[in-house]
Amino acid sequence: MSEEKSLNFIEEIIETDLASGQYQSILTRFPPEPNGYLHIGHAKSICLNFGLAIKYGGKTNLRFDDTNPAKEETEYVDSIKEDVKWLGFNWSNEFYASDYFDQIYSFAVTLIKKGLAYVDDSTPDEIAALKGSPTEPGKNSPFRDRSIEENLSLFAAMKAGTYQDGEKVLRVKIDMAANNMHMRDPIIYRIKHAHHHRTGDQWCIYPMYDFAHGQSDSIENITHSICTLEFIPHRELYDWFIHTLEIFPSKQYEFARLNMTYTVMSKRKLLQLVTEGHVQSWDDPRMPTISGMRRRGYTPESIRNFCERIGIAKRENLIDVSLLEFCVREDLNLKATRVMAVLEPVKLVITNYPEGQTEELMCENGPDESYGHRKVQFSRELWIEQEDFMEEPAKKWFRLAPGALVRLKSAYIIQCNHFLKDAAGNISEIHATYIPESKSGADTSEIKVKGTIHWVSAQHALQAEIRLYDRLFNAENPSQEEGDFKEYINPDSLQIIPKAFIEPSLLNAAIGNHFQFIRKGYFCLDKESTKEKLVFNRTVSLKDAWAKEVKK
RNA sequence: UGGGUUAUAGUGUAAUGGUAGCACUACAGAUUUUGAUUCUGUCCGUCUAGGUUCGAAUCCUAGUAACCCAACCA
Repeated sequence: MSEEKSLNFIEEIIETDLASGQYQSILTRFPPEPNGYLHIGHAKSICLNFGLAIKYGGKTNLRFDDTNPAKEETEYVDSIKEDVKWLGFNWSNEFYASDYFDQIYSFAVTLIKKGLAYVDDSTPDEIAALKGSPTEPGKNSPFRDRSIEENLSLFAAMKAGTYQDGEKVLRVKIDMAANNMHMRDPIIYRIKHAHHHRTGDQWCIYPMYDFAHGQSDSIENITHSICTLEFIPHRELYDWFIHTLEIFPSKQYEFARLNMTYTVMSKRKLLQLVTEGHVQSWDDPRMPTISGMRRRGYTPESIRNFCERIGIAKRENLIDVSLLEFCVREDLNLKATRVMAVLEPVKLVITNYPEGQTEELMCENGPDESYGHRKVQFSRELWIEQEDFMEEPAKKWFRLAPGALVRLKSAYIIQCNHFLKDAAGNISEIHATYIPESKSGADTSEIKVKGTIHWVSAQHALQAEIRLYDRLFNAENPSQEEGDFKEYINPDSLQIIPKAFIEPSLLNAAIGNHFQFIRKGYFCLDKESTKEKLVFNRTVSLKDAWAKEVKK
């Protein structure tokens, strides 16, 4: 009866640790640096860390890795917290690496006292020169053998603000010939006279990542410290510090970060897109940021589901964005209220429907009765999509054409018998007759039609701006193409329809509501929308079998 | 070319010496008052070469490819 769900490699480790009694319960952490906005790659890490804790009855801390005051800001802290919450996760504790600055400082003093750390006066160039290369061993710094007393007083002076930025660093004494470059006397403290978003001007020396991250994990008793593959070379140092300082033995495990087709995922590149104006902002709906996806209309559930489906492993991957789109359609199909909107309108006149007459029709809000109904006004003049009419119908065309019959969704079957063209030769008006006995829900006409199209009553319709989004890049993996990734930006990633016609019920739309504009896709209200000027974003289109047919 | 990590359908991910499975994609069909949804089916895979074994994606040997590592970034 037991349902065998295979475990990823981290779950296996955890189950082993739990089974052996190594740990009673697990404690994970999500440790962003507050220097930018979270993106879908972070969502993978968030879902992993929080998901593991939930699955195994443990807890997860949110810890900001704020050891570089030059880059970090409270604005980012706030957005990160908002995004994690929105994704649906609750952290047990909100911590900051800066909470531990005193303790980390004393760890450094401990290392000095053990003769394992020294103050180095070398310039960055000198340090780099003595570092060697992956194929050549490094050489010891001339300052490597300073006495413990001298190091202690020098380090205290560094802390006291005696020196300028870059004048001195504290390094740990390991092995300048190590194969692992990170073990060649890594720098653990640098001087930075910068204002920190939390500690203000209290400190002018700050620990490096390697001397803050593992220490913070250990202080918090994190059992499983999960990070991405590029930190593998840091693990040896991570373990060295824990061992040498004799502190709680947190363990680091690494998984492959998420890459997705037709986008970029590095903070640096995303920042460039914003600052150089290729997108409007960090929360531009085309961005792979959590805030961008939220604004676009993605749901937390769909993102969590996506993260579940992509799996956790150690090999490089490039996930097809169509999987993300599948996840959001799957969720929105259940949640979105069905409404009608005409994006590229052409007038349809029902010549045998009395002028001035209107009637209220009942339309379903969703795929079954449980979604309820709403009233929609029908009248003689309607808007329909230009693309739903073909003067000379193609093969397998089910929609409107001269002489053809289609159903107007939730209304009547009509037959086209005439159309007008403007001076430019475009279809300007379509005339049809309706079949009164074919009324939706009370159809006694016994006519079967293959096509159903959506519509909006012209006299009742509201206008709205509709924004359609396409992939941001034309290359599957822009970062890996030749030249600058920005050369591959899709110039048509945003299409604005300034005046679409939408049904009046949409006046009550609120941020966070999800709609399916029948046959056109899933949409949501944009944050820039007002009652005077409604703005909708297309989250994702519907699958379109006809479009594929046309391509053939 | 020093060290590290990884190789399973188009894309991801399982199978822990015993029938290579699942999801997405693509394709075909059924249903449909959304050419949506739903349902059915099809195509397609163990990096290479040797070896061990009754039996290898899995173990061994030798290759090959991709990614990561020389920031006072994280």
